[in-house]
Amino acid sequence: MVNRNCIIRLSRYKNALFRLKALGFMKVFSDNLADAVGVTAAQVRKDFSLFGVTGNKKGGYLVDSLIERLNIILGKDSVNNVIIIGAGNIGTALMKYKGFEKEGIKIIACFDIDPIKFSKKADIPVLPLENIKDFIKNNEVKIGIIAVPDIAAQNVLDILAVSGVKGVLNFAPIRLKGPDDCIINNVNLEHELENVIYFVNTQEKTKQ
Amino acid sequence: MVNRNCIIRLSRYKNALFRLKALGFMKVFSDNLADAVGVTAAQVRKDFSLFGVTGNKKGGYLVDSLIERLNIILGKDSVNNVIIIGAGNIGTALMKYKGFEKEGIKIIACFDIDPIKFSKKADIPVLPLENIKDFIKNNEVKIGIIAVPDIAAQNVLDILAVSGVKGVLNFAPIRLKGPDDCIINNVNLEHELENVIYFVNTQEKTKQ
DNA sequence: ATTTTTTAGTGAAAAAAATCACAAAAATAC
DNA sequence: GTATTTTTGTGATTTTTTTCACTAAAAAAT
Repeated sequence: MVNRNCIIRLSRYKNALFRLKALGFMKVFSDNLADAVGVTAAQVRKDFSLFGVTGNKKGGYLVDSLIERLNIILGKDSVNNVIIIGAGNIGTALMKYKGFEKEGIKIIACFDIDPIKFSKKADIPVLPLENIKDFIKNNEVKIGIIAVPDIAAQNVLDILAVSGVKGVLNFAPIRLKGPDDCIINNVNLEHELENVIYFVNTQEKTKQ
Repeated sequence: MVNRNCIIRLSRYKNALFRLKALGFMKVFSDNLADAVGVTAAQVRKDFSLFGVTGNKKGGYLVDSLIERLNIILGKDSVNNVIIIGAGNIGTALMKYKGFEKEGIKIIACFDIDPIKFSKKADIPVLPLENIKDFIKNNEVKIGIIAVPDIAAQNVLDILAVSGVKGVLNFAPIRLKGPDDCIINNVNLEHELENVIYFVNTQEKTKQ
């Protein structure tokens, strides 16, 4: 089983490839990618070799086919319907966020408990949470984004897991416990910022 | 120099400690924390030992003093003034987000180029980007959050770095290059979600 | 007072991840 | 046609991170 960090790097390579393609590159070498992503060339090649992704000696990798290959590995060749739970600050921002669409990730609905938030006719409808179970089953939703307050998050996860969701991106600042076959990734904005603060402070101290 | 993951774990321990405290715990054992955070008890103790954080044999750790200790390590004992650049979806959500305040992180201003976004009298003012350099210097801002489109991000980073910002949390989906004494942490929402998708797909395949 | 139990702290060991370094292949140069 | 250059692919090595396992201390029980 491959490492989370390795998969994140694959996403980054893909990202870099799109930019290199936009710049007119038809082929790239491992050190171009390494440079674009901030890793070593050996790391790039090692990552690729784990998935049997091959290039051409002295010829590097063809940008288009490498993108295609990475998309298949990352599961982007099929449609990924995603729902958001929580139409607060974060949930709303994610609904409006254009980045997902660009990457072929489709947010198909949002759910909330507050009737004021409902907008059933919108492009991405905001629906009552009580309908979520049926919605997940009818639409075969496999991925959910939890953007509710921490106090509600575990309950939401339980509903998602029971309804058949297999992967969750959790923005609530709390560790959620779900069944083994449901992957949970956490994005904790406080911790990310705290991390920056720590390293800034540490650097300042060591300088003196 | 300690590891980024280790520091993230410290943040998680602190987080868990607050919750345990709210539940009435006065002291905790390494395995309580381990359980709350999803690591092993040995990992907890090892992390602490790296920073000289000690408890009591058979007595565990006192919740209050452990929180205090972690806050000092994480640099939360002094004020952390932070600015956001970009008053779009993400930037606005972050401005409204209550999580930072709870953690003693103060968002003191936001900057944008679009005059429609300006609101100089608001609680967290949205100011013209052209004023950012002076603002950073006058307020001794050390930390910034980049929430502008990828195309503008490198330019914003350059301005921040020149003005004296030492740490950046970057939401733009692009790798930024800054001076060595400026720490850059990236939050790439697409990649986080892509990661979930990958592991969901992988799990489904291995089951068959 | 002594024994038992529990849990921290930490070197040693194991596992995981990253880097090195080099053979082999392909393109180019001569 | 041969030599040279460049770059991949990967086994071996190194480094990093995590886990193990045991000592020692403190509390509780006898």
